[in-house]
Amino acid sequence: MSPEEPDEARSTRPPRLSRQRIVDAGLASIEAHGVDQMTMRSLGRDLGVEAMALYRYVSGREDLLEAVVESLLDGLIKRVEAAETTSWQEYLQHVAHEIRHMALAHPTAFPLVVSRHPAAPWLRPPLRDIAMVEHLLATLCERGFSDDQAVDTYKAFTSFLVGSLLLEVSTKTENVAAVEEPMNEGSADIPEQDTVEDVDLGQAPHVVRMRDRLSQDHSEAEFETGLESLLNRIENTVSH
Amino acid sequence: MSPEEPDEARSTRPPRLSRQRIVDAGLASIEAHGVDQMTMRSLGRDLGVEAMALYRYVSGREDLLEAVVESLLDGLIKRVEAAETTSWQEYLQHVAHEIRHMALAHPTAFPLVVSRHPAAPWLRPPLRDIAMVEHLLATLCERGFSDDQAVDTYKAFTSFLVGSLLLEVSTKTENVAAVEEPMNEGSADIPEQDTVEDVDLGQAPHVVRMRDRLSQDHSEAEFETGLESLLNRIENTVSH
DNA sequence: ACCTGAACACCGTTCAAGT
DNA sequence: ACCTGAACACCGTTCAAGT
Repeated sequence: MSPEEPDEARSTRPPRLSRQRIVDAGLASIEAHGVDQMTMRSLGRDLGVEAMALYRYVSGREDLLEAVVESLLDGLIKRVEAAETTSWQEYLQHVAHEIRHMALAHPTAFPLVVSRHPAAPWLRPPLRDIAMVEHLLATLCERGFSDDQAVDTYKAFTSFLVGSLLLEVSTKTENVAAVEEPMNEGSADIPEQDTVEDVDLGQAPHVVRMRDRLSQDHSEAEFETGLESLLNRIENTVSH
Repeated sequence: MSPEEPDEARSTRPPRLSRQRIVDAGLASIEAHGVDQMTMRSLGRDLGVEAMALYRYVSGREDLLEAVVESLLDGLIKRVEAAETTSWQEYLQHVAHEIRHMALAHPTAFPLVVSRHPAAPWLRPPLRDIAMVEHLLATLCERGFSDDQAVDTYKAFTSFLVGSLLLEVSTKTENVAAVEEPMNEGSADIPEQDTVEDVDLGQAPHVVRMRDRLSQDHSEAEFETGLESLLNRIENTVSH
């Protein structure tokens, strides 16, 4: 915190614009207020600059969102390599946990990783960059997978990750950009109904009885169980 | 096609506005040009009316999108009941196939079913309305599931559907609203590179070798395999 | 070199006014 | 009752102009 620092750490007037700073601010804004609220103009405001200045570093809003998605996958390969896993099971488990960690750290941005079209049609979210796919396929082949088995595993693995994690983060964000309830212009003698809770629930005794259970969060255990089941299934096809 | 018809089937000037007609036109527009292009103003144009007229029938764009999602699940319960399945395996299989059919019929709209926040936090896409969840839980309990087992099955089943179908329709839409490639202002002596194909691919020998395999579509078989595996897994926990 | 001001072509939405 | 015109407060994006 020496005053000699080129006002790098000053919060009043940030140092200078750069693609990295814009992407970081974009991600922060998304997590704070939701994707829709992350606007070129609001992002400019966050960075103490007019919106038009951003176009020196990103070619548009779409490019920025793409860069945010890429930044979420940044460093994944390095961390996976550092783990030095010895079996393919251990390898896939490590990748799965890394991705889950990322998703939980950025629950609002994670759906972008899934829903934005990857660069090539054969890339599957959330493992949607070539380097990561290469690493995964190479590792599986090293461990004795045939090409077909490696590709099938890539597809099943990505489907599992998307299904588990998208629904898990969905319960965790719930509504980052709060939605106002619009008044329904119905007759005034019907009393307010807070949400769905009282509306259809009379016709749904099982839902009522299991509502607590439905709300309970066992997502970690479910993730682990599903992952093990997937690995077992792969194991059976690979040693048939 | 008798001229006595109250110009119901005329294409030149459609009969009258109604919520149903708006929702149908909205879905059609989404499938034709993508969600972003489905704008209140363009939808008015499609219906031969000013955008402001729509607000008599939908409270806003969000309400319209919500109604489109609901319309996609319409009739699902009735069709499932009509099938009169005898085992819970057959039941879940039938539901799964119905949902897959819907997803493939509306590949551009299906991501909305997944990504929009359901009415209650314990509802999980794509089985996101109470009546459907009630039906599923009731059926499983009839077949001998405990409450816990029914809820666990609901969660695993929805995760499976989301993961499989979201990635399947993703490969099938690819870019409904075509994205223009922005010129990169780099030096002119570097020749054009069509897409990712040539960029990083030098460093990715496994990807190159398996590229055809990665592009091949076996989604139906993968869906069936994954579904059977899931049912087996449930079967094991239910008869432990 | 880096940022700004002004402008353009869009949005969603409200509301008084028309028929 | 049903739709329209005009208006408001926003967007993303371009481009000449400032420093």
